[in-house]
Amino acid sequence: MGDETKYSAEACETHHRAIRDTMDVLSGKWKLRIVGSLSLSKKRFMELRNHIDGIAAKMLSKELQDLEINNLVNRSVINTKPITVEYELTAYGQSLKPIIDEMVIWGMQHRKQLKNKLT
Amino acid sequence: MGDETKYSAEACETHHRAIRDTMDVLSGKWKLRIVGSLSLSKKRFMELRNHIDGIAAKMLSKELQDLEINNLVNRSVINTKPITVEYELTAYGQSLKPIIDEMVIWGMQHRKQLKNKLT
DNA sequence: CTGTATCCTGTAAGATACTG
DNA sequence: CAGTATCTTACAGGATACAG
Repeated sequence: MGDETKYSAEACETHHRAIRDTMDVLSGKWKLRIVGSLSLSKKRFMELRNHIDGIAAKMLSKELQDLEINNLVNRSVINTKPITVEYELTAYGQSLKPIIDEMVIWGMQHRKQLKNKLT
Repeated sequence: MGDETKYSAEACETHHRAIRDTMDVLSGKWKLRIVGSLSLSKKRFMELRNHIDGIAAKMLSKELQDLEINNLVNRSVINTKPITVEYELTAYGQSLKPIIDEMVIWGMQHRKQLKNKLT
């Protein structure tokens, strides 16, 4: 076919695009943290705010909206005296669990690794 | 023992910290792309530049340095006529493969998902 | 070819204050 | 409690030119 195997295949491009797509959906400093938090249990806005160290209300709100748009997170308003809102992962959001899990695993062993280096 | 289970456990904090640690190491727009590219095969600077669409020399250089500092990537200078430099994942860098793989898998199915939605 | 040195800019994200 | 509205800023990242 003439071309000098500039790229080994379309497979390469697919590979790259997939990484990019995933990164786009999880872009920013907070989305993975939020998903990680919700993967442990559904939470109210305030709980998320407390649980995710350092996040501002504005950021949390915005990121949750992004996640909702992508159908990763479900938002439900509860009719308590002052209203309460609960966020939880959708089934689709839970499909991110393997990524989260691998990142948790890696992060933990990485920290261990660094500790050993300091010996 | 008096605390009202504000957090279910230290486990929560560990979980969060692990995600944060991993994100720190892979921070920025390009590192994961680079690691992803190198996970397929070792490459020269120019090859990476071509392979990773849109990256500027400065960014590539800087990100590769970061990755090298964290011992994820190995840099070796080859003595060709104009020198050539080869980058490859270290054994440690290859330990990121599961994360990459999960992201590739998710990204691919996500794209499929979106396509179906458009039907 | 493999970078480094500048310069420049958009935007992610922080701080603060306010509303239903 | 659950957000929104502004204002501000730092810094990641882009463009370009040049060096070993």
